[in-house]
Amino acid sequence: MSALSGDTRLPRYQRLAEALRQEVVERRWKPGDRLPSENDIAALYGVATGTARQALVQLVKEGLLKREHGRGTFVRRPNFDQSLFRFFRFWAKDGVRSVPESRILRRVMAAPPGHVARSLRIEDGGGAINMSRLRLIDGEPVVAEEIWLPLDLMEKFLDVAEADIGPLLYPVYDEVCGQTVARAEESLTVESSAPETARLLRLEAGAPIIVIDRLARGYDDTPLEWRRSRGAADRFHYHTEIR
Amino acid sequence: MSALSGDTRLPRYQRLAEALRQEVVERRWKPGDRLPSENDIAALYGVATGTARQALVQLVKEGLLKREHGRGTFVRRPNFDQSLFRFFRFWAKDGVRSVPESRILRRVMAAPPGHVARSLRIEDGGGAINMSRLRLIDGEPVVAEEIWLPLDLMEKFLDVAEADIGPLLYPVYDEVCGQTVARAEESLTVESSAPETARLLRLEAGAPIIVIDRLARGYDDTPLEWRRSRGAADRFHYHTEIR
DNA sequence: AAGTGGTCTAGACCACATA
DNA sequence: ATGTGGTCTAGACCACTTG
Repeated sequence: MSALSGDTRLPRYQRLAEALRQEVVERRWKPGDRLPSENDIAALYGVATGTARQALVQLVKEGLLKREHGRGTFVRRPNFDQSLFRFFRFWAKDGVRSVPESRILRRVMAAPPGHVARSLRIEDGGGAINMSRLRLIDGEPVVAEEIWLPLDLMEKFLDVAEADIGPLLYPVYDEVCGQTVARAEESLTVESSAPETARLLRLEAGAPIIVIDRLARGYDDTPLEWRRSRGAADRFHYHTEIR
Repeated sequence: MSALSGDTRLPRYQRLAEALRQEVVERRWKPGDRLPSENDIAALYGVATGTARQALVQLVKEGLLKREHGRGTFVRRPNFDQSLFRFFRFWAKDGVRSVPESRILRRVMAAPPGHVARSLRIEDGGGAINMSRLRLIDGEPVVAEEIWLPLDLMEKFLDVAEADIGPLLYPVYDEVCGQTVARAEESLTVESSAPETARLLRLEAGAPIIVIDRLARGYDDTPLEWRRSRGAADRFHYHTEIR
């Protein structure tokens, strides 16, 4: 039986949640792994099953775990259905969400601009990988992306053959660099398209463009990727419920 | 002791939640009212306190109730901090969110366009109130609004003196028409400004514009207001977290 | 001091998934 | 049949707010 660590003034279920969170952060439990059952966790940490349950439910709410009745509790594989991209109309074709084809236009080592360096916590003089990518559906360009990676964590990504890079980058980061993207922050703004972007996306210059900036982080909050994506605004439609 | 109604195959806490929800929908409990304590509710409906608690927690999660340690459980007053408007930069001035001044340009009875009539569930030939409103900060126009109300529920709104209509409409709907706005759906798109909108907002024609459509509903889901708002896109900035 | 919600226990029984 | 999570009980004690 492990002891619960941390501030003893905190509720047990919160201290237990923190202990379980650490198991994931420190990669002892990986995405897809099954956790011990409620009763086992309760016994292991010396709390009642109801208390263990409360901790598990909280971690589900946070998006770290997933529970399946009769099967068990699992470390959730982050997926990015919540990404603002899902609100581009072309993304969902015939009701089914499709991953667009992707074409890498550039992949080089480079010095990141100041705001990217700050976001990725790159020290002065620290290096980065810069990538330019175009995403297409039925051969038609729909999103242009500019991507920056911190060189120290992602260096091996430079060695990957282009043929081995599919339309999804995060599984590659995971397999090649051992870095799991656990969450991200996104922000959305609108601009009038610059000539170069307009050419890439085959729009007239000045057409409204949605700009989505994303900072992806690991389980321990380490910044792993900075990405700026641009798409035609007339194909964007966001819907939400408020109370 | 009341009996729990509804499908007996459903869990008790869900049937209890539904019963409590009805108390709010049917206006026996109004926003701001305090509910009986956990123990009283448990005794009233013949369940264990833990079960009553589970129902209450669910209703808090849904946004219907609010609990305060040591004080009690209350019917929440809906507020619209989650509105997409909050992502217009001018909305928050010096960190404090301000309600902009508002100027009503038009308020008349009119036949609603088809999509508005459908949203507001107005029958063929049913009437509506149409309003045009401009919202300003420091005398500068920032958002132009087009508003439609169903005549049968909101007729009395036509009689209110313009001086008695402040910058917030929902309290007026509540006091004058007895209709409480409990929630809303919003959707966001982008367009190039038409000449008339550009003139109202003092922009050059064709400048990118954020369009937010909102459908506001009562506790029983009755549509109460349809609203389309337009603001300059260069002042819009949306931020979100994804997992 | 009394009343409220928040935490916690030590179980029982049920519904679901899997071998 | 076994093991999992989901529901439920009947309390106890604690932390917070208010009269």
